[in-house]
Amino acid sequence: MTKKSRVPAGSLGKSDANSRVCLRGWVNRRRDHGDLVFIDLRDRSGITQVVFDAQFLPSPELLERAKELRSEFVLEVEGEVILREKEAINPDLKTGEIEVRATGLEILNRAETPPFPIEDEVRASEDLRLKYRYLDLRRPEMTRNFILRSDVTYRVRQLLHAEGFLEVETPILTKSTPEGARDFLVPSRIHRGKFYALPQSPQLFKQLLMVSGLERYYQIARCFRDEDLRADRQPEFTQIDLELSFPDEEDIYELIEKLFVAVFPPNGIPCEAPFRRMKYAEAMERYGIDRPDTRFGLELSTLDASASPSEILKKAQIVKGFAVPGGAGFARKRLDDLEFQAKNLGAGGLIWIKLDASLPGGWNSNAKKVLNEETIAAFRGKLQAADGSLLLVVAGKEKSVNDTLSTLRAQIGREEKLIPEGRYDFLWVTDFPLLEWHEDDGRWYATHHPFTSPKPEDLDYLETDPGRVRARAYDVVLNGMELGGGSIRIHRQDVQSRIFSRLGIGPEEAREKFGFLLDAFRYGAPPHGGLALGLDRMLMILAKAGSIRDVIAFPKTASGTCLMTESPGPVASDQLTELGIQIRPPQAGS
RNA sequence: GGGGUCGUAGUUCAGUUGGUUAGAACGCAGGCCUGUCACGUCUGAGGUCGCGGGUUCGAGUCCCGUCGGCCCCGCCA
Repeated sequence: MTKKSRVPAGSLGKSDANSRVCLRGWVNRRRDHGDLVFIDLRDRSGITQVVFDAQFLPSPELLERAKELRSEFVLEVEGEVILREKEAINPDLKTGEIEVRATGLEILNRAETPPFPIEDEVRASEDLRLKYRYLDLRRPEMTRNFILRSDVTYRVRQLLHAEGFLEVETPILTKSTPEGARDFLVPSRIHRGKFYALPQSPQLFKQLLMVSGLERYYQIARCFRDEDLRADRQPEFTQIDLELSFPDEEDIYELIEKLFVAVFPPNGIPCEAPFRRMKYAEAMERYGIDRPDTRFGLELSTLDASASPSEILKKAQIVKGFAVPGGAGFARKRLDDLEFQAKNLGAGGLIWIKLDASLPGGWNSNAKKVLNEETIAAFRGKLQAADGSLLLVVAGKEKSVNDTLSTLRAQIGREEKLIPEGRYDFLWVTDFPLLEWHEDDGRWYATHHPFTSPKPEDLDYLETDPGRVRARAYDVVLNGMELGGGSIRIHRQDVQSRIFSRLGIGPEEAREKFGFLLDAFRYGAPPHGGLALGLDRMLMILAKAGSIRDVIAFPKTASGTCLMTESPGPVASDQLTELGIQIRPPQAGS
């Protein structure tokens, strides 16, 4: 018996009329009219209506079998494609002009009633969807996300291959490194008491591949970070990771812009190169964040509070704010909520000022004591605020002021629907500081990572004024989301050692943790640099998904578990014994 | 670690001031139906109100604890 060749259900149309076809797929829905039974048959490509019509069936037994069909049964249907009568055409269905009149039916597998209906309009809660993920992925909108994901990685590989990049795999079992995120550890059986770490990124390996002379490397690389999750963060995620030898920043910008142009427009999102550029300092001043959403206004300004009657305001490290046009009409409850949030975000407080000509004095505020006419005038002038505006002002340390205002700005932008639909602002953020000071443990940390090259002209501030050293680092930002980042790396052993020492990593520790890298740099390391893109976040935007989970086939919950496999799970005690591991009960008070 | 929110039938939800037998829609099972496409129609089954404790004559409802989902802060070079 020869195998019948199968046709994708979603591909059928008028031009297939009168042809005999074989379909294989799932029962999406059944409509039983007695001697007439309709089945919507679904496969990856789409849906086609199959009709079992007593008038046309070769045997009555076939109708009996059609009546047995239930949701999600797996079928093979043979039949003839026929044009539907004009009145019977379904304009909502891609294949709605035709139907398949069945002449043969084989039930390949029966199915229990699924715990939730397989349809686009999600009615099931997310935990149920995650538990039965294989059913969730049957829903066409989810299937579509993975078709998209595959399309994107295909285009990326195609472009990078054409640009002379080699796809190279790097180890998943590797070495724990200081700095950065918490590592996932894997105990070694052979070397009792020692651990591998899963890579936070292939950073060091790709640099070593440059020393190897591969010149252009890329990888669609899984990365692991043992930190708490968010709507756009998973403990394992995928980066498009790349590195090249002898580049400058412009080479990287050009390459990534080319890559985005190859990926976004074919998937319906406009993307024009070259992208706008903004220096880190400007982004922080105008938006209070290093990944500004430039699709809407509400820009921040530093304000002059020198005329304030309040010492607190006058002595604050910085006073910044922004104006919400029309915001003078905000309800008191909403202002209280904003104030509550500001405090939760680490601000000492939030000053709101309503500019309303009909009020006595023309304004009102929750902080009249610290304000006077002169201060209001200064704020208002700087923010160019018209009557009817709401001013939101925060004073304090620069970091908390910026954190608070940038979050409030994003929130109000969303709530007031100031973000234009269909707009996509690609942006390079450049000139990051190389180092940042951490108050809690009183030391400098690498803003990007410890292998980022300082700007040569700033190198000598490294010892005298470390905060002033700028890095040859860049981020690519889309609509306020960091899609990726990278840098030109250090390729000289002496500069790398100076950075380590600035970070408080002494020669001994540097040798222990990164000896292989420092050794490699002694044998002719080319200048090199690269970038990594968050593939999942890119797909989130391309798929217009609300969560990173919708573009990852088998994601974890917010608490890092998998509801389908129930991982993480316990292991047998002899597995632990073999590894020399003993589980301690949680200590009281620890 | 902290804040917010949700948890009631297979699913999505409603459930008043604490009060009789916890409801609806969809789904499911059986019957009828030849042009449906969210088919229609008749009948029926289906509940550990997340879990544990407490208050009370009486708890889905109030209190305490706990578990789980989601969002945010911290964290994520």
